[in-house]
Amino acid sequence: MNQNEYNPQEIEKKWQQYWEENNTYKVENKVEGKENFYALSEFAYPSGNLHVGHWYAFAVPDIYARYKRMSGYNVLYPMGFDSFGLPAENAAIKRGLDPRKWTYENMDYMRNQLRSMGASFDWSRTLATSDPEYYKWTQWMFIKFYKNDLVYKDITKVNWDPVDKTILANEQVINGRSERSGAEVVQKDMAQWMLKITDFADELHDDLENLDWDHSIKAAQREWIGRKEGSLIPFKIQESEVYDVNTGPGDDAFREGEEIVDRDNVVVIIEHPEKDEFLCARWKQVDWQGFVTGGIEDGMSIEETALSEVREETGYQNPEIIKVYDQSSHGLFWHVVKQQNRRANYRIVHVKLKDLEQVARSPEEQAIADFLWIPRLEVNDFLKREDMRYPWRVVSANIQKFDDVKVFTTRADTLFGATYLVLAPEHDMVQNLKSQVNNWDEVETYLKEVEKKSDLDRQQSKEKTGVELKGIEAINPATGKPITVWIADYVLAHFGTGAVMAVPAHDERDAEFAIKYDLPFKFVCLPSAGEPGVSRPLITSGENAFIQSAGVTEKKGSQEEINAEWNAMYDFLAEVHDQGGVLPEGKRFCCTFEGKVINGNEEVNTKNSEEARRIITEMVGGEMAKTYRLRDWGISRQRYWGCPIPIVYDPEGNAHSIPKEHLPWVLPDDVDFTPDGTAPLARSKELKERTEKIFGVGWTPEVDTMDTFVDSSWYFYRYLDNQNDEQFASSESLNSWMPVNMYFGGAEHTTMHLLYSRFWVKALHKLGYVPDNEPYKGRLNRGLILGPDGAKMSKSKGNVIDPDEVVAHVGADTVRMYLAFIGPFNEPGNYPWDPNGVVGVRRFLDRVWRLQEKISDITPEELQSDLHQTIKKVGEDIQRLKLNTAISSMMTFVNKAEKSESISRSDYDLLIQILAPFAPHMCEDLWMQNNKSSIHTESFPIADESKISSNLKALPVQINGKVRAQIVVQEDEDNELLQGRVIALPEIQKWIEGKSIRKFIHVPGKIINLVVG
RNA sequence: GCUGGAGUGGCGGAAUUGGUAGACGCGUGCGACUCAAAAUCGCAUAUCUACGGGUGUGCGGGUUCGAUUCCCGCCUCCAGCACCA
Repeated sequence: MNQNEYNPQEIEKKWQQYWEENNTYKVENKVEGKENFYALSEFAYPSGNLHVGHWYAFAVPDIYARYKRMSGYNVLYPMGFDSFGLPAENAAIKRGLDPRKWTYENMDYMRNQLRSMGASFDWSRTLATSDPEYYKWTQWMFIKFYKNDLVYKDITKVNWDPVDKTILANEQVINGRSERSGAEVVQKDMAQWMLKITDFADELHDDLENLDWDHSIKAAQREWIGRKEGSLIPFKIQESEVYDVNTGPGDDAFREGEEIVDRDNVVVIIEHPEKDEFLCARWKQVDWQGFVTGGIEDGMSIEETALSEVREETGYQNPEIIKVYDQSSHGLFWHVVKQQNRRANYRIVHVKLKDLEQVARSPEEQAIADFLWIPRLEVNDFLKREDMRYPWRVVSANIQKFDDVKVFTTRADTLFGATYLVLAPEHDMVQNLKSQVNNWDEVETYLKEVEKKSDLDRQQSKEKTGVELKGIEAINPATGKPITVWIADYVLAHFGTGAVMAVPAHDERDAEFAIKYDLPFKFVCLPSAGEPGVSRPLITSGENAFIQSAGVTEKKGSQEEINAEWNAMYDFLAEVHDQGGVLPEGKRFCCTFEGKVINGNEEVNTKNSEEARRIITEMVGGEMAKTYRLRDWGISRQRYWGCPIPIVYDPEGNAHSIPKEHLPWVLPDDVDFTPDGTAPLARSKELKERTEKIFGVGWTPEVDTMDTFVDSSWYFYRYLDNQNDEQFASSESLNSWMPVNMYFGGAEHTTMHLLYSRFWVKALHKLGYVPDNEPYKGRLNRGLILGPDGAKMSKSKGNVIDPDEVVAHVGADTVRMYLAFIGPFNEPGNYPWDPNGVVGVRRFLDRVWRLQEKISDITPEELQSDLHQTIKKVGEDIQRLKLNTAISSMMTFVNKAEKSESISRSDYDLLIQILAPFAPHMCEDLWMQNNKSSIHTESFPIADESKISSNLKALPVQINGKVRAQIVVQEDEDNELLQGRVIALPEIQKWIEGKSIRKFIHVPGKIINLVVG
């Protein structure tokens, strides 16, 4: 009998020392007859103090590692430090310390704290990313990537953190703010080193499939990569047909040095009353072709001038003004008759004839000009003819050929409904078109406005703005019809091709924009969502309603109301159909559902959306394509405490990687690292001298350091072979350990570290340096430990739990176990710390300790059965990381054991063996009272099924699914006999009296149910 | 809006393939020990009840002898993405 009290403060230190002295947790790369198992927890940043989160991150997975070790695996569970990074520098600035000193002192301190967890780390394999022996290999890998075209330097828009004064990766920007400092991120053009993570976008997306990760983590990564499958559609760009001006060459070419006379004119574009045709003139006397024109006389309005010119010159009597364009077209030319330079400002007036009433023209007038109707599409060609002799003709030398604008769309099936084209303000084409845009001032103003907006502004104000590029038009490749071209900042430069085809009738954003700027809607896809059986309301109400996609529409309403709305829409669509789907004034339909194509052409009408996408894409010479949200990884940081980028520049400014013999390219010491937005390394005299000494006069070093996510992208390799000077890890060690079997970490790294390191491994694999294509076979995101008040622990809220204090009070074993008990470790929830709960776990350990008093020769049969059931359950639960239920089943067993007369020594030993992964110190102490070697080198007990008594079992008896009685059933009891016994039960009799038994259901070991009626 | 996940006592949570809903722990109540308190131990603890029983796992339906679990429709919360074409 051991009368000692359980005293964790004493025994924990004792056994921690013992394990260290005996190298209990030292791991070899290979052990005969054992399979390797690599369990990894995301390593720590040396912030200087261990908090509850660290315990949750390291001590709880240690339970799993210990279980695996006891289950016969050769388990590696290493620990190291992610020791480069901003906090060191910020602390250094604040307190006037050297970041190196601060970091390394913190690591020393934290190593001791980590020891207090009683975790089974093999400290001989530790690492720190700020050690030159480590970052030598970070640099080596960077250079390998550089030489293999996976790294490039580029001037791009970067996310600039004005507080930490450095660039941030996209992944480090959350809702427009810095993930670290919380500062609003601004966009800035800067040169930075980029890693081509996008080269691996497909692999990063597809290979998730085979990983044994939680569904939600995979989903989040896929979302982040943002692969979209759709089509690339080419749109031809041309000058608009109605107002081009001539600047020469030719008789009428502008003459330098001559006086310029200004003149205001109208150009009248006369539209046919029924057909899509325009009236062009062939002026016989002066031998030129064009539109009807005329000078604006004093006192005449533009409209009056235009109408009178039409009547006089063409004889058509009933023109009406459709539109007077804001912008005049203007050109400089030599007026051949008047012998002067003219600056003609032409106001373009669009006139439509109400009918074809035409007064007879006199023979004189007939002799001046012929008028002919020309289809809209040919107007421009007509005006371009060589024999044109007037300013607004297009001279061939002056025709600018534009590249097609490629548009990415997932809805190529709606191409027939594309009524305008929108470019991102940053799109290259915008600048290329400059000379052809008539309203460049307006465009430029808009571009400046957009540039001023931060990402946050863009996100906050969703009000759509844009400017038409006047004088430019695109051709819808499906219809062949011209459409207007706009720039708008709702189109993002970095997604797809930075250009969209706008289909207001089938895209909400386009609809919003089209309403604001009065652009046409054309309905080309009948949603199948309205077909019988799939009922979802689409239409709000009323014939002029703007119908948004179903998600936005009020969904309340009876089926009748919904049907009525659908019918209204179909009726309306029939009407619209006659007009080729073009919605009349005031009718605004927008439906984003897929369905069947209408108003297209014979090839695609009635085809479903998916099929139509293929057909239309092919028809217009487009191609099926994928696009991604993921962008390349910018790793340059303008800070001191990081891994130097191993690049030097020759006197011409060309970049060269540093040869291997000069690695590690060490971080200089002589640096004032106060951040001012420029890289601190630029201020190092030593670095400058070193560079010149090695490479020659005029050579300069790269002065940015790397994002710390680079350091952590490969650290799991270094644990395998941390003393190796020749390689980052030997291939023997890589082969024996990789990939990581189970990786424990925080959910916040799902789209950062986890994605970066997957990329890193894929890149190394591609270059042949590692055997694996993926670093982590298993992954578990842990939850969050909240303060006792249910809020996130923070100093300001005063709800921070100091684990050192709790350990001093109840012991490390209790803290480990409490954290495992607090909630299911395999579900990343938020679990509030309950100080009373800790005490409850400590009570359990006290009881296990006191249970020694019951040790004698025998264990009662029933208790032994319970024990083996518990052994089975604990093993199963640890394997699926449901540590909370593993613990609760041990508690249940101990509760029973306490009520029992006795427990045998060997059965008590089984109990402490299954408890050992959870409470390693206490179990070691109890074990070593009777043994010579550590309990942690023992095997995890295997349940003895023969000892689990199951031949007698109380089963619930239900009547019509409701429990009414219990009955003890023999394992092999005959069903007929059993039925007789059940019916005979008095509690059952009263329920079946006067009723007949329709069915007798016996699920062995589970339930008996009588169906009566 | 899209994607993924979750809704169970006063609280954290359990119920592994459809089979006694609420294990285990906390809290609470009562009791034992104590002069007393703490600690410890024991008993009780979903809810209503005319004490027969009824009701209950976000809501409304369905399948089934039987549903927290499966199906349909909805609501709420959490996380990721979001003017992403």
